[in-house]
Amino acid sequence: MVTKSTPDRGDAFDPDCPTRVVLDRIGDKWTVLVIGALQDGPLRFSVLRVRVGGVAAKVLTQTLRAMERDGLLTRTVHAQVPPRVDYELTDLGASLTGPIQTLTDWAETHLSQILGARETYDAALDPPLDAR
Amino acid sequence: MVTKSTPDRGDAFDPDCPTRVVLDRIGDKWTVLVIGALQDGPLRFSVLRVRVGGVAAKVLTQTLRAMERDGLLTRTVHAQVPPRVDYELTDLGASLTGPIQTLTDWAETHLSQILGARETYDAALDPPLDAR
DNA sequence: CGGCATCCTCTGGGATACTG
DNA sequence: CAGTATCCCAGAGGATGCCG
Repeated sequence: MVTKSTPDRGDAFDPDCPTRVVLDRIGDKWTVLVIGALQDGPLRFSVLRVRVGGVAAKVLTQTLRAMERDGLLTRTVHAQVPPRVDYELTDLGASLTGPIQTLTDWAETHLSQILGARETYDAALDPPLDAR
Repeated sequence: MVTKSTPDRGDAFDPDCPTRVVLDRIGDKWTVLVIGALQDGPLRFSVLRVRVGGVAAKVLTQTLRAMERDGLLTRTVHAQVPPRVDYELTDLGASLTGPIQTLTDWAETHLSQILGARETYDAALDPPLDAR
């Protein structure tokens, strides 16, 4: 391994930092959605695609591969005439639902404050000249 | 306002969705770092810049503006000869430290599993031909 | 010192078409 | 049906330079 730089107080300029690793994953557009879709059990690719919303197949594949690589879900290929691939959360993946839920709860609870703040902020800028 | 589409079960194809709003914010490269840096009290721009790590001034400004707009922090300009601008978390911003901490804790706890999964996954692909 | 303007690069996300 | 290969675009992130 390369020389581990200063882990500091646990922050994230360093891609090796745990925070960074997780943040990169949940920061992307689809991972959280996929976890949500798989919470109730395994789903095959096509069903997942619909459940998640209009994701391009390529992008969904990318997302699933990354999650599989990180051990968040398993990919099971069934040797059938029409190929069938099932995706299922691992225990690790399922354990992420907790923290995500915490975040979601915060989001729902404070959304009005955020949107309110935006309106106030924007209102102070939109009419920069007079009209006040 | 535009017609509010189906809020569904609280998910995020819709930019209006609370989850999306928050996820977009914490997903970006610096917001979480800024919150961490400001946890112990207000800091002026230049100090913040150093604390956070090698962020480009432009990018830090962008991040701070977005956070200010969302009501996560306040921006105070002191009318001095050498300009001095202080940034401080609002109660709303401070309340985000909780959920973030939850995520950070999860990250630190499960990092080894993730990295282990990656090694296993990559090892199965790197030598695609023989050598096994 | 803080921050805006400009320019540039890199990559996440996506549409399309083709293969096993 | 699942996945790959191409091509493409927009935007985040960043380097540099100038201004109040």
